[in-house]
Parts: sequence; structure tokens; C-alpha cells
Amino acid sequence: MAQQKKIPDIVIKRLPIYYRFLTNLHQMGISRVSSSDLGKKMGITSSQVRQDFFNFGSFGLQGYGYDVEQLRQEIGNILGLNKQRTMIIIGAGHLGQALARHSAFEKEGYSVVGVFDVNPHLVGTKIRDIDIQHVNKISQFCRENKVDIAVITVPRTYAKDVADLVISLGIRGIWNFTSVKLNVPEDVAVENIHLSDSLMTLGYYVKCLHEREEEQEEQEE
Amino acid sequence: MAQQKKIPDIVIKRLPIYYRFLTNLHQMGISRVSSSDLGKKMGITSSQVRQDFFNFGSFGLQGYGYDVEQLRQEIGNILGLNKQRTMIIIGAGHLGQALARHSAFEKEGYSVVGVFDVNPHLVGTKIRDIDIQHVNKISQFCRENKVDIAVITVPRTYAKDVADLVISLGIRGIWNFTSVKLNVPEDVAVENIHLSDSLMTLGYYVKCLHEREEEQEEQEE
DNA sequence: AAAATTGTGTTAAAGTTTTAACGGTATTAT
DNA sequence: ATAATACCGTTAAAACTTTAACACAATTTT
Repeated sequence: MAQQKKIPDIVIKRLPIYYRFLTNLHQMGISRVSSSDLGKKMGITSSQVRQDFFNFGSFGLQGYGYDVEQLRQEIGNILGLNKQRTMIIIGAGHLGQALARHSAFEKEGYSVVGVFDVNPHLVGTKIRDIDIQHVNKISQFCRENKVDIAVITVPRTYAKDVADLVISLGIRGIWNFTSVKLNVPEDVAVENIHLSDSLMTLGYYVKCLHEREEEQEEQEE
Repeated sequence: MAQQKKIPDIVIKRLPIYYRFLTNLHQMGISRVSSSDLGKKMGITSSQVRQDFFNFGSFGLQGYGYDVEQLRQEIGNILGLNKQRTMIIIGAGHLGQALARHSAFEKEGYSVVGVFDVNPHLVGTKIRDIDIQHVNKISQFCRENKVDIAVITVPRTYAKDVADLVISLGIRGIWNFTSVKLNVPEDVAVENIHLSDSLMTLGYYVKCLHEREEEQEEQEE
């Protein structure tokens, strides 16, 4: 069974946001919240909050609202945060290293178990307590260890090859930080962080704001 | 004038993707492309390609398609890539440093002009050729230099204060890497990179794939 | 204990986004 | 030079997402 009707991707994308806000509320010692309170905090309507949860069942109590901690747990379970996940990072450049050192992921159950690069100056050194190994050790490592997710932080020219490699090794999740579109079989999940795209989008809105400002100045004259 | 009907955000988000694919085509020496070729490469329909461009005018030629380089230019102009933009990075931790060293942004017209932190071990050192200054120098720096975008890579507890500060200094674009929702006036643009959210989303799909796999194994028995 | 209020789950309507359809123009082939 | 083809711009339809509405259950107030 698992899931009757396919949950829209756009709903899935909001689950981590709910989880984040519920964690905040919990840390602030708030134990109860209504869809409209939560919506206000998040900048969405109460309807959307209820509609989103409705996809998964019913977690609230009429006339009361939601129990913050219970709802947080439920969403955590849907996201699979109750299970520990392992990641390897391929490409120990600035970004790869930053991610390897970013301890926040561990709190949510994601731990980095291996880091790989081709640079002989890096191979053999350590990040936190993890050895940086040569990329040609990935196959062996994946055979000997369960790896759920591959984080790809290599230069764009190698992205495709690295993706094909990790897929062939049975890895089913790819966190792609390169600007390359990875074409993967349907039984592999890819989540992209396209930094340049994000920056360009921001640049567009900044441009629009500047233009609007100039217009208003003209009108004032 | 500037813009008759508001272009949907979702269309704006796709512009950098078009730009990326067109740059690829250009580099491969391909000078002409149809909406259906481009759509196939990007994994969207030709209708969507044409519909998206239709928002901004008409860049193609019936029976021929689009001139790759010309279209790339047009989209670049819409995004404002023809103008140079300056950024400061606030928070020189692993992520902040990685972004500061990430040279790729410069090709698209975005240059880092200042890096700030509170850590006395970092203040006074350099990243590439940029001095890391103490955060209390931001105001002065922004008065003396034109700054378009603030990149926020501080711990989440400081995010709101930093955002308020840079907004008060007239910065209109914020690239937010913290997991905090920034509530900003409507004349400020925020673009978020929520790494944890992205990872959790990936985790969800990996979980679904595992579950599906298990089901199929059961059925085979 | 009854009345009033709160606020969910759920269905229906409105709004957005994507895809399809097609007239017509430029290109390419004959 | 003419016919056939390619493919854009544009409008219309379909699909999806968000918001509104509301019956009713639990809570809170009187």
C-alpha cells in the first residue's frame, strides 16, 4: 500500500518547512498550535496547512488544534527522519568540505561516512574524523558500507560520470550541487542545489526593485 | 512601463535554467535551437518553452527556431546579467568561506567585495584578496561602497539581526543560507538556500524508493 | 449542563500553471 | 518557382494548486 494517491511534489517540499517551524515552536515551549497560527508564521493560509496534512491523514483535534510535538513527530516520520541515513561526499573542494563540516545535518539523522576526491594533496588528509579517500576507492567503499546518498560537489565536467558511477553502485539518492542536469533512471532520486540559478533569480528581483525605485524618483520630479 | 503584467515567479525561476542550457549549446558550437529541442534537453515541453518566452516578447523565427546566442543574450538582459553586481558575505564559517572562494559567480557578473565575521581569529585574515572584517564595520563599508546583495551565512540565531541591519543600510537583495524565515519589507528581495530542507526532501524520496523496492520483493515471493 | 466558541477535516470554487491546438510565416526541398 | 515542411506566437483546454466554505466535533465559557 504505502501511499494511495501520489502526494504532489510541491506538498513534499513544504514538509521540511513545517518540520522546521514545529521544531521552533517546540523549542519555545509552545505545545499547541492551530492551522491558522502555523500558517501565519509560515506565510501561508490556514487552508493550505490543513489541506497539506489532509494528504497524509488527520493529526489535529477539532476545537483544539494540533499538538506541536506530536505533529512534528508525524511529519518527521513521513520524511523518514526516524531512520538514520548515510552520505558520501564526492569532491572535497571548498563546498564539499563545508558540507562535510556542517554538523547540522546530523541532528536530523544524516551522517557523512565518506569523503572522496582526486586531488593528491587532499587524499589522505582528514575532515573532522573522516579520511579523504581517492575517488577510485568509491566502489570498494560502497560495497563494504551501506550508503544512502551521494553528495556531488565535483566540477561540472565530472558530474555526469560521478552520478553514473554511484547509481551503478546502487545509491538511490543524489544531492547534486553542480549546475548539470543529471538524467537518472526513475528509481533514483535527485535533489539539486543550483547556487548560480538562485543567485540569478535574486539578481532579477534586485534589478526589478532598482527599476521601480528609479521610476518613482522620476514621478516625483 | 517596465513590465505590464506581472511575470509569474515560477517563470522567473526557469530563466536561469534556460540561460544555463543556452550557454551549454553555445559552448558546443550549436547556433540554432527549436523550442522542442531545448525542451527535450531541459525535460519540459516545447509549449512551456514558447509560453515562457512569450511573457517577454518574441525572440524566435517561425520555421527556423531561436538563435542560441541571441536568445541567451536576451535572457541574460532580462536577468540583469549585463550589469555588474556586488555582494558582501556575512559569516565567514565554512559555508561563507566556500561561497567567497567560489569563483563561478563572477563570470555572471556577481563579485564578492567584502567578508565579515565576529570571530577574532578570522578578522584580519584574507580570503582570496579580500580582508575579513569585523561585523561592526559593515555600516561603514556599505556607506563607502555600493553593495547590492548581502549573503547571510551566520548561525541561525543571528540571522534576523543581520538581515535587519543590512536592510537598514539600504541593501535590497538578501541571499539567505540560514534556516530562518526572514520577514522583510516588500522592497527587499530574499532568495533562500535551505540546505536542510533540500536534504530532507531527498531523504523522503529515497525512503519512498526503498519502500517500493521492498514491496516488489514481497510480490516476487 | 447548556450555550458559545474554536478550529479541524473535507468538499467546492477560484486561481495558476502546464499542455494542446492551430493559423500562419519563414525555411528548406523539389 | 512551387510545394512541403518546420516551428513560432498565440489562444484555448486541461491539469494542478490554492483558497474559501462549511458541517460538525471538541473545547471553553457561562
